[in-house]
Amino acid sequence: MDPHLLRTFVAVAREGSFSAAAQELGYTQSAVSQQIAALEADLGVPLLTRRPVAPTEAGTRLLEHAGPLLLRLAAVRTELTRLAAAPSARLAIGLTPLAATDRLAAALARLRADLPQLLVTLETLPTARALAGLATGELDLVLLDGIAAPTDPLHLPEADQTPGSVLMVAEEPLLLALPDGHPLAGRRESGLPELVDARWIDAPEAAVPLAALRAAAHTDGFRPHLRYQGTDPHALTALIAAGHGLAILPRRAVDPRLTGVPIGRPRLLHRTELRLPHPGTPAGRRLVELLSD
Amino acid sequence: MDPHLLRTFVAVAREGSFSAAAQELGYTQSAVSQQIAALEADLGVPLLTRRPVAPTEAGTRLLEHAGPLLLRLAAVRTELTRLAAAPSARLAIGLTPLAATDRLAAALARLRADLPQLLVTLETLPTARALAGLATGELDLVLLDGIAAPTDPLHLPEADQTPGSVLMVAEEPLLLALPDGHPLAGRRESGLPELVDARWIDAPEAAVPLAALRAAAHTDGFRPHLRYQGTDPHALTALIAAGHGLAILPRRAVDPRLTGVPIGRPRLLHRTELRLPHPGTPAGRRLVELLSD
DNA sequence: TACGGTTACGCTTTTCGTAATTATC
DNA sequence: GATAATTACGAAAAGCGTAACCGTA
Repeated sequence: MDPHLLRTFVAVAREGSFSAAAQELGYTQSAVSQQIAALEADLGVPLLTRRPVAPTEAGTRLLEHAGPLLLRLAAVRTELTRLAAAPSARLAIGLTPLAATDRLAAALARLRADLPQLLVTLETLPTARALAGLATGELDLVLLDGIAAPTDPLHLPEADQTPGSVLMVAEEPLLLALPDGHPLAGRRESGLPELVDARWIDAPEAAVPLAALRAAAHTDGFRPHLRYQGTDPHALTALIAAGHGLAILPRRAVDPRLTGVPIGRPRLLHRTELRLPHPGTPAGRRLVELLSD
Repeated sequence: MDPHLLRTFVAVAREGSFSAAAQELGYTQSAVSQQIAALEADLGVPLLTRRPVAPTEAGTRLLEHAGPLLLRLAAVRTELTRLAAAPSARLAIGLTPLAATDRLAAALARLRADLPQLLVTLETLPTARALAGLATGELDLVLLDGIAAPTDPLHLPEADQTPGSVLMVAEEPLLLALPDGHPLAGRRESGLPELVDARWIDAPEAAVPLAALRAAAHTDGFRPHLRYQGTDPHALTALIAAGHGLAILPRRAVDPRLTGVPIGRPRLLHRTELRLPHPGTPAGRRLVELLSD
């Protein structure tokens, strides 16, 4: 199970074509065919159907493992490279859409004082991409957000890839965002279970994703009636205000034109967490120190 | 970063010798030398010092990743092999020392009725070995125990290796086990933080490991005054009764000769969890069904 | 000097590309 | 019949073992 073979298998499965994968990876179609054949021979199972090219049952299982495996492989490589390489004067930061950036911004200002010619890059991206960025070394630092029980760290899919420091940056209450006239708007607080069958807007990049609620509440409810793919908080506010459905947001992100009802019963918080991989960059480590004060 | 090279590197680091690793893996000393050289060339960093043979800083980092990586690689292989192979009439179960086995025993009895000629094997082993056994296919099913917040699953080191089913088998209160005359014995309950600096017995195989308490309480207290390596509950009871120190146990495991004070404040429970890898064996799946009723 | 890791060298195996072949839509 | 995967084959590279070669206790 050479990583090389794994990589081409993933590419073929993603592209749905041997030739497309070959082009993508800089091989000939023949080489890819041979690699897949080698992998299937090694594992003793067909991994792909041909015409159309699609993963078999076994192939699907392998795909579930291949991603994390390749990511971790990349993570080791960056880790060791960083250990040896000259410290760079760059700090590439990845942010998930709802990450609380106040303390980060303040700390960055102080970091500027220490390292005037540091090039700081900020980029907003989904959680999975942020973790992948850490692994490949494209990012030096990420700020992730999600929901968690009071003192617990975030529960990330495919986590503990990159051992490193985890620093809690912010914890704030979760609010149910409602249009002003809504029947629930008068409530002092609301429990999550009673909201399972409400009319929900799934806005994975502008509010707490419904999938995260399902995971936290151990249920398969919270089904979306409307999905908003964008990141614009105003657009989401408008949708909620117009009565298209509800969403759950960290307090800070609830527009004043809406009513926010605290979520009570399962004690859950919106948590923002900084992750600095091992060993990190000098600027990253310094930033963590500044944030720890 | 061929898994082959990784495996060799791990062996060399563990043995502290190229020749010993070569013998262990069935290579010549020369081949091992070349493999390590290739790995170092690939990563661009020396991984081992020679004479004496010991991991460098970079080598240590690589070792931290190599274990999980190889384990996961093994897990995929078993998973795919199981998918293809004929269903075996074997059920190898791994148990961690404090796993609650009542429901398992009952379910096994009912399983016997369905599958009279099934060979069931039970084996007690540490958590890490149990997870490794699942990965390699030596075990079909494991019962793990640990401490966790009320509805949360166990937080395992190097977890989510093997995607599969997780079934909660038992949750029971944690008790502080005390000798009868102890000052704390009169208390109705006790909080964990106030116990950080007590006189502790670390009995990782006969009680909740102190390391688990440290992790759960986010502290580096709970330092052992005495360590008991065995698994015998009577021996531990004798040590506690003789005043050598305290230990925390699931309620069921506290000997009647001792006083058990419930742990209050951080709401923690002793949890026993069954893990069945994907796709598992037929007998394993049947057992999970029986346990789910 | 001896023990143990490295290097040189040759053989074998693997791997890839070109090109001919086959199979499916 | 065209598109796309497979197979055949030769060239290049990688991997391992034997054996000669250091470098350190």
